[in-house]
Amino acid sequence: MSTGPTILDELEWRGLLAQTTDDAALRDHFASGPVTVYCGFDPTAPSLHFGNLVQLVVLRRMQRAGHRVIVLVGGSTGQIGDPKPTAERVLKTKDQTAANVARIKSLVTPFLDFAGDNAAILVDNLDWTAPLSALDFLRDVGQHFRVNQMIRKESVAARLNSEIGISYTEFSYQILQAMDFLHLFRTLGCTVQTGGQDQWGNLTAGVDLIHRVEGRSAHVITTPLLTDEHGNKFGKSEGNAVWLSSDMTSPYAFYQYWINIADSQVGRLLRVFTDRTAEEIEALERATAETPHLRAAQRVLAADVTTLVHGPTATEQVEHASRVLFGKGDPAALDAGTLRDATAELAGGTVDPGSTVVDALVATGLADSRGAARRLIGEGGVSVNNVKVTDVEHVLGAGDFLHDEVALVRRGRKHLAAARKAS
RNA sequence: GGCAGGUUGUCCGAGUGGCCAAUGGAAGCGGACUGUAAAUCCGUCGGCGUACGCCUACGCAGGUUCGAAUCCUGCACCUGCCA
Repeated sequence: MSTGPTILDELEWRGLLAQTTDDAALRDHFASGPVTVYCGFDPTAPSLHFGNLVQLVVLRRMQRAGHRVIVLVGGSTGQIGDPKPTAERVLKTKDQTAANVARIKSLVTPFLDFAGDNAAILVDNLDWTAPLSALDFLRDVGQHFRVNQMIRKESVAARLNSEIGISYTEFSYQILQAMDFLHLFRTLGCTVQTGGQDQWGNLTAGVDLIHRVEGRSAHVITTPLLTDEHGNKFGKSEGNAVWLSSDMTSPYAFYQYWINIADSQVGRLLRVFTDRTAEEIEALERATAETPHLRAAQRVLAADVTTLVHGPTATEQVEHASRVLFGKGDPAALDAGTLRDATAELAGGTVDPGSTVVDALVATGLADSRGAARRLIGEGGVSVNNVKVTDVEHVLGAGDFLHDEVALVRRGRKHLAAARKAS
């Protein structure tokens, strides 16, 4: 048995360990040699989000520690959907699910090494679920599940006790996921499944199935649900999810999300998401305490995570844009090239010369409606090229379009957009 | 299949014929203070119009009425109990 720090120790100090099926057994298991681990991602959306990112970094750390990782994309489970506490899911069409599967596969790829002698494996559970007939499912799989136990799972129990109830479809979800674990156990020797804490019931369903059918033990590791000091889940920006796909959340918006993380939370997130050492992170935490206005920790966090998801080139671009746009200088002083680069990432819209600021706010998406735009101006929350606008009727003149191209429209302190002059 | 209850704005949740674009809370958004942070205080929070105003909205479709989120009918969905 090895004595050095294991992957479990690392997950622990990084705050990525919520619960395991059996701590001691799991430690022995990991110490005994490379382990095969899997985590599933359901294609319920066209992209992955913050919560999935947590799982991806767990797999990444696993692989780096020398273990074999399997990424499962839920072509079948995604057609069902795990029971959400608040509502029955609206089922996606099979086409939608298939399209999402394709997108998610490509999103996952950069996080892991799919080549070499410890290559990660990508599987789709539709491959072994689709051929199964309903009758075989009920006879061969269903017989191993006790409804008494199934209804005690928290996700199911919560729904049974609510007035929403639960459909048979979602009730069955845990069986599908258990089948996945069993299948991977049999075909690839997979013995560990990871997932979010809220997935505990679904994950352990697989452990139970393996035990019952194969008489062997398998393990589950869950990560804590990351919430901020108010108990809100991370990964929401303006009520919208922070996605990993650049066409759903631009790299600029992604970077901005991380740079705005509260001081009290930045250390935790550095541990979870970056490869920084404990010493580096502690130094950054000291920096936050001593010189908070420099936001050193947030800058590192934003840069590291953006690089992880979008690559170093994108990070350089959004860092540069952020420096320019949030700098104190007069944007009119910027040269045309710098300005163009900086605004390229921003939300934008085109406006005709002679349009009002209200038009520009709506066109750029900074305001949802003209009424909202007017209200914002009335509240003193709008500026053009860093000059506050007080007149609702203010017309964008030729001088407002820097280099005859673009006007920098700002809502509040940190929401910027580029109003490009229509030609 | 029967009976009972429910479906309100982003969410929770009031509202039982006019004073309702709809009480209240939360979230969101803006301002002040700051550091693109937190806390706090203030403001705001369906759409169009500068505005008297108009339009859309209280599950869906009809109806009664001068007038309906509020009453009636049908439908859909949800919950519970019974078969």
